[in-house]
Amino acid sequence: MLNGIKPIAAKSMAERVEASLREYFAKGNFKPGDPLPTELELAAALGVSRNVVREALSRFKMLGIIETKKKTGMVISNPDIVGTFQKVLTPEIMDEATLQDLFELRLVLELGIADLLFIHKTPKDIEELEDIVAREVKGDNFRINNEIAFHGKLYEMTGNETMKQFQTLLLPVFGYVMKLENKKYVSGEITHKDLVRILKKGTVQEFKDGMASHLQPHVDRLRQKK
Amino acid sequence: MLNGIKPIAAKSMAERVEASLREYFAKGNFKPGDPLPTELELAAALGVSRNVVREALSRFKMLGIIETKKKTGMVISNPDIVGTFQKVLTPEIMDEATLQDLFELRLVLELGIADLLFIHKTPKDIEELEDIVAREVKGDNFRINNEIAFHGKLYEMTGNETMKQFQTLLLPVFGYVMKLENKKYVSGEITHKDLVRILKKGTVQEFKDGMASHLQPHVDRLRQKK
DNA sequence: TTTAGTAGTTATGTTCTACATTTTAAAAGT
DNA sequence: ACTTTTAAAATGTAGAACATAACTACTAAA
Repeated sequence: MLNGIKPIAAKSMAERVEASLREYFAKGNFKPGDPLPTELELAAALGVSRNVVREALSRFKMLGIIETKKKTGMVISNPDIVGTFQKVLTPEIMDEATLQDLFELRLVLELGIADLLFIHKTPKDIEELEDIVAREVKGDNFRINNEIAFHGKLYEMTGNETMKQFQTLLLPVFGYVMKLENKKYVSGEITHKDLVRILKKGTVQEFKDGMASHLQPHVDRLRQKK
Repeated sequence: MLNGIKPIAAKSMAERVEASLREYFAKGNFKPGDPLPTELELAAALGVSRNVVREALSRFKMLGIIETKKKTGMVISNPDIVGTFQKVLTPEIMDEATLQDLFELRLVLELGIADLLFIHKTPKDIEELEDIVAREVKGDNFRINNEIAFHGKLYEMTGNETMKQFQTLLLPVFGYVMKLENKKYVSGEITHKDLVRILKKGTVQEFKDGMASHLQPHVDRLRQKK
């Protein structure tokens, strides 16, 4: 008969202080540049040692949510989203299931990216893509670096900064999964060159179909795996 | 003529220790569950105080990269990717451009999700979707909660845990953007009900087209905005 | 009057010590 | 052989002390 019994406060002080501060930040309507109380004041207000407060603050510093200068104190700042992501996405540490998840995530992104591309594409973008494809033909095909250059450029073209940064984050994961499963990179019937041609003169729908065909082998592998 | 001049080591000890540990983790080929040296040993090896080590470790704890138990010590574990994202994505702090970026990201995800859905769908999933749609018709249409239930279920169906968590993360952003721009939720010609029907009896291609149509108003808005 | 320099103050950065807490493992007792 | 007790080893927390950097104000020299 232990229903309803829950641990009082299983979490560590640092964790609780982190939560408190997060709430404090949210409710305080802070803008970047706004000053914060000193460590000592926070410690006193929260009833914990300065040490614990510093551990919590250290976390926010890592996320780029606060910045510190001696004597001046601490101020709120803009969090570094991508930098933070990079810190978590260490392929060496993640288990295979998570890597697989991220691989699928990347696949989904590329399958759905067509509309954004056609909204934002410029002649200059097309030129760059053509350059990339030209280099591919000269060198050896299907190399992972070509993949990175080509698909990376696509993400960049979306004009969406977050998505672009996302791509750079997902790249190592992509390579990792490829290395694990196939030892080499595969491509569908539609090549990069074809995709560029469609992007230049074709329609959105044609590009969607083209990209689907290009990525088909990967999707097929998922289907088999299931 | 100050080119090439850079600060010697502006970073704090905690930051440097964090970097060292990250390198140590990467090179050590650690798998989840592998034990780590004690705080004292790390402090000694790095030549810093235990306090600094603890601040760095605290950061890894927040990211879910390490877990600690008393006496047992610390072990490597699977980083909590989405949880970390949530910690950085405090809407109060994000600027509007980032919110817009995330909105587009969500759009792209849903436009590219079709293949995964058809790979993983089960009769039970379809039933649940039909239930959700049925409740929609009874209540008022186009409510944001219906959107959440419906699209959320789609993410869940992918069988991709990371993607599913991503959805819950992106939801508030979606609502935020909606509130900012339209004050109400809009839908294309294809309704949720139509989508469920296609998912049940149609083809992947039909579903792709259907989803594109369903989300068309949003894509159009992006096009205008540009 | 302006400038340079100097001292003092304050908040973060770092170290050290001590003790609490929890959990494992050994030791002791039945 | 089994249970209980005790000890240890690791993290968790606290507090004090000093180092360091940066801002302030005052002072002295040009």
